[in-house]
Amino acid sequence: MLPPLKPLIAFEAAVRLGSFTAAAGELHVSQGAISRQIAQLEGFLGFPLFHRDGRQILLTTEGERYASTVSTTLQRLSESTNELVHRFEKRPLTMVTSNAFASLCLMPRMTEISALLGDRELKLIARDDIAALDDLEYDLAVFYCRRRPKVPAAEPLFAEKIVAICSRMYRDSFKVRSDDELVRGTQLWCETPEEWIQWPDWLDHVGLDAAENYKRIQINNYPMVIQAVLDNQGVALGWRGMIDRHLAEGDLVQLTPHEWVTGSSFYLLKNKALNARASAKRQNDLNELLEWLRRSFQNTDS
Amino acid sequence: MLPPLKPLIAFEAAVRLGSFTAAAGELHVSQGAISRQIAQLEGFLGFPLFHRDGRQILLTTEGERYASTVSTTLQRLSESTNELVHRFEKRPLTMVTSNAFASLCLMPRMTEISALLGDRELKLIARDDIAALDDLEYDLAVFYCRRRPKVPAAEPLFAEKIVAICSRMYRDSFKVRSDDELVRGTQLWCETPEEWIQWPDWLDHVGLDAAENYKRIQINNYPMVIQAVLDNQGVALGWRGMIDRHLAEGDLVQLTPHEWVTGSSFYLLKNKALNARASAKRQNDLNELLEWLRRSFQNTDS
DNA sequence: CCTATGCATGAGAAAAAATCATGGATAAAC
DNA sequence: GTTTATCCATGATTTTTTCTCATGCATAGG
Repeated sequence: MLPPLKPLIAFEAAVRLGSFTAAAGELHVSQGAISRQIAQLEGFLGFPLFHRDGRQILLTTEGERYASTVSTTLQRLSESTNELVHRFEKRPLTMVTSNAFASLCLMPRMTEISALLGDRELKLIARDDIAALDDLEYDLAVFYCRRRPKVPAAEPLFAEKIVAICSRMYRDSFKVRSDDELVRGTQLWCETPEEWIQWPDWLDHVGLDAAENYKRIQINNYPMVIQAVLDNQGVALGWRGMIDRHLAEGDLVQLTPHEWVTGSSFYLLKNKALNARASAKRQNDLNELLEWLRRSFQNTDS
Repeated sequence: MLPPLKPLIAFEAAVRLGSFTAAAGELHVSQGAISRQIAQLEGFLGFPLFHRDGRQILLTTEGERYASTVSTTLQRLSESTNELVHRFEKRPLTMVTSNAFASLCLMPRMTEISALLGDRELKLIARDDIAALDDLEYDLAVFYCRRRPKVPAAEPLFAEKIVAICSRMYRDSFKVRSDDELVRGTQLWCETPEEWIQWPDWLDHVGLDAAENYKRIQINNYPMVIQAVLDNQGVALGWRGMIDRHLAEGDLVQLTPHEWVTGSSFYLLKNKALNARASAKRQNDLNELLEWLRRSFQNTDS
């Protein structure tokens, strides 16, 4: 037993303003439109809402009752809607990235990101299991993918390029006769549930012998591996893009010229569904973040 | 901050039934219509209400919240509307008539009217001041009008025809030599705030002498005048239509063949505004009452 | 692996709503 | 008391919205 809903808006306005013409003005439609909507509503209800007395309108008894119902209803609906929209609008931009990317790429630049987004809050979720990515929880995600993800809104952020790295001090204190001898120092391995390319794969691909006589330290978390490298614990595989900042600042050095470009990439995954209908402001903030990511990490070659 | 309202109905149904297709079925529209309405609503809100997972839909967190709001709102609106419509629908058919018509024409036939209307209640308001007729209080009115009322929904019920009457017993006990002598018996006059045609007017128009030597009794209410006539108190002016029943039953007799057709009428006033949009059942009841009135009182000539 | 089911979507059809112009009716102003 | 201005109703027409149909894509289940 639902009445036609659009006329309710006209009715509410007409009651509040005491005139069809005024209601028409407020709703930016013609006077005739209001007249017809009210008539439609009355037609459905089966009784007149207004007593038309020539030039003025007056609520009937039933109209009075209904006006209060309608007004309250629309008010509540409006408030609920508004609150929900507002809440969503203010919801932080949520990024899900691998622990490595979060720790090595984002954390050092948090000040920059923060300045970029201004009032907009940012929520960062670091997690290595890409499969656990829930469509509803994130706006953006950055993950290493062996193949291009089927998701249409995925773009490569930077290619996977793997080099051997150690700290400057480690290299300097290491008496070497050749590059390939160097990688026979203490090898830092990253071992996590996800598959990582390991030293043997790398040595094989760049054409170095996979030596036997090395010391090995396993760490289950790539950021900690880097920590260990910085701490002069040995040599490790370095993913370009992840470690560029350390290379640029001279904390870490590339041991050899060898670089394995695997053909895989780190991908930027945009959650289109979640933001397709967001407000312009939110879309804009999101785009700025996207642009910043591209600016900061794309074309990190050579 | 009101959302587009029609999609709310689709949304509520989709949530309740867990499927756009099912909602489409319930609302008798195509599946695509529901899909578009939901999309429109999401577009307005700025966030997705459902999580589309291939073949099934799942409410998002925001969708869940909104669904509860919308459901409650529509429920309340529906109930209020339903209650009001129901109340109006059951409202008694209201007739406003002059005291004379109510007392002399309607009251004696109440059993008949009651049977005619069945469940539908009747409200009868007897009042002589036609100017006090409020558009909102009546469905039908019957009033004597000197001129045809300007109201379009007015039809003549019966013409004003005035004769002289008395009780059979009064006539029989009165030794008369001629008709015009008879009307010189005790004259019963009706004197009310409204203007009534009085004995001198009538005598003048039918061509009888206005005699001086009569006894006069004034009563401020026409039904009471008739009561007095029945009680053998004298002669009175009788309005055809009002007194036909008494004439037919022989309680009263027409004293002389003289009849003054004034050209004025009793009119049936239909409150079109109040019932134009009423339910078919109510309209039907109203029409039956109208028809009954016409059947019973129209063409009451000769 | 194939079929059945469910949602999205482009193009076109159908329906609804708005507009314009006009009329009637009233209140206010001269 | 006539005139003027204001307000609502309404017929005809145009504009806008909405729906439908057909199809595509993705998934679940046999």
